[in-house]
Amino acid sequence: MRPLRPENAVLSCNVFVYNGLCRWRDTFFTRIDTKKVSPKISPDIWGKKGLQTNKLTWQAGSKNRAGRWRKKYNGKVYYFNGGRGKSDRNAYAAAISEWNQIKLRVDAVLPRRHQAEYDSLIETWDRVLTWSNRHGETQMAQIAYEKLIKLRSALEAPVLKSPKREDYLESEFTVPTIDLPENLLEQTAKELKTDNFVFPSLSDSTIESRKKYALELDGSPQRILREIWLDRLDSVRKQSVNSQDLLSENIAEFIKHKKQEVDSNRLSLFRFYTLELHLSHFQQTIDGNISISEINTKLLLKYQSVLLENIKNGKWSNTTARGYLHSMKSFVRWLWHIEAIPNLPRVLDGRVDILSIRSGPMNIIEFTDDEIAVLLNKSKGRTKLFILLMLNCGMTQKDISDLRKNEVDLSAGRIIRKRSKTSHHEGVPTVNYLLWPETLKLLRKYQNDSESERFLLNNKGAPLLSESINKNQKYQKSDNIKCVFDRFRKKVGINKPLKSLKKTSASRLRNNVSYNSLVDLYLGHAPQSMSERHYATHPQELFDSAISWLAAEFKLDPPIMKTSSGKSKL
DNA sequence: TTCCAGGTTACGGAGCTCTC
DNA sequence: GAGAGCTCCGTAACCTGGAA
Repeated sequence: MRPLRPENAVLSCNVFVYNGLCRWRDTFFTRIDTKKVSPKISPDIWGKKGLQTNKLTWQAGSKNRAGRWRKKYNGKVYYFNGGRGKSDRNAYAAAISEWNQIKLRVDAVLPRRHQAEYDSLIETWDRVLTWSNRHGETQMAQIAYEKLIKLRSALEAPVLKSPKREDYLESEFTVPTIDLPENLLEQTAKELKTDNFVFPSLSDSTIESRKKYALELDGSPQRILREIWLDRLDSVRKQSVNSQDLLSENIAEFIKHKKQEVDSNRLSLFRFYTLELHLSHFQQTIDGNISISEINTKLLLKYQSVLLENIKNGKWSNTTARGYLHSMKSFVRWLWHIEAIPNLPRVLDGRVDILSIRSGPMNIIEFTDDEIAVLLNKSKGRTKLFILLMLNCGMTQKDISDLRKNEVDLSAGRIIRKRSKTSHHEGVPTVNYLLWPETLKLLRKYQNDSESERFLLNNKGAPLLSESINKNQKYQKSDNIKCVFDRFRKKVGINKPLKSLKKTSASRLRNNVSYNSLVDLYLGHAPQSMSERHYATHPQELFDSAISWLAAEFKLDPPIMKTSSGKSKL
């Protein structure tokens, strides 16, 4: 039999020969389906802006009836007390509060539109990810991972839009749709008649029967691939993992363990938050539904390659990817320590340098003389104090916020303390900073008179920098000093970060042959060499002299230093 | 001395809130 | 309504101690 190739069809659609029969891919039927089930996004019930802000509509009163606030939601109208009128803020606030409570109740009872579709899609792509990870299908794993991120992100939107065609697994196996002539079937049948071929009549068929018929005939690579994947997903569903062995369960257990460390002050809140963030990424990338028994070198290297890909794409720096890798390694080691896994993957052996990401080059930014002059001449009040403390004492926001009353000696003009960040380390020095006259003057002016141990507080009497876990169990922090400096630097047109102030002072000392040995002391770092660690004492007079020299470098008045006999000298 | 593990703090952009 | 101010949160940078 010679190939059956209608000329006008072979170039424009998917007619091909399979097992000696003329086959049609389901493209034609797909087009019919597309028309019937429109992927159009459902209309927003009451507008994006309204939904986001929960604003209410004022309904004016008439005759003896007072005005009131109104909200229409999911087709139902709710009314709230209007108080003394539209300008009654208290009544509006009460109405908003009441509406929020009603909305919570309504939303809890009514599932969101399209929620079920999203749940099903996420479940499907989850299984695709599981299968792909288990069998080394990196390309499909990447697709599944990206689909999951997209779908989960869409779920967080206030209004859930209808999933798109490409969100479905089937879209991966569908041949692109093309335009076919209206009378294609008739034309083809006519041409085939010349070869005594009887084309089946579809005139009385339905869309469903055509689709079924097409599927029965369809032996296309796409169809075969789709069937293979449906089989694979089915096998994933059948392989049930004991919940105690699930990766997700063990990560949750690890996080719980770390939370206990936070509660007992053995771990900072932010470190806890970081671990949670990193392991959540690990779980989503690798798939939380695998068993921890499947954690092996190959799997860990696969995760590393995802991180390296993020560096390559410019999405992350080496430092960030390195942090994610370290958190994952820490978790796997913990699994081994608690004997949840019998063996530690060999790449986690300290002598092996395979599973690691190195930090990138450091980017040191310093202020120029002109910029320092602008900062010091145009700033005033608290802003100037913060800038001076950073230049004078190499402080960061955290150091300024943590500065205690017993660490400041106003009469001697000194701050004597360990850096906040490293204060719990034994090797870190307690540094005695001589204060410049301007720094001292502003410290006196802004010192906190309340009972709080902190020397400086914000306008509300709270710490200048704070961190906490909010009611939604989310980590949050507030940094007044950064905010103050950001506003100021925008005003004066300087675009360098706050920490560069400290770096600028350190750099000036490093470039001075008389003082370059004092840089670590100025920064409050632990001595690095053996001789510094064990034999040397802090050369206080030399250090005072260095701090005075720094004042001159920045065109500031030098401090008055007192000699050992108590006499003052410049 | 170098590198890694485990940890802390700073930066910056997006989006929300407040104020005029 | 516009702009200033503030909050949130993920990324980047940096630090110490210890092992090899």
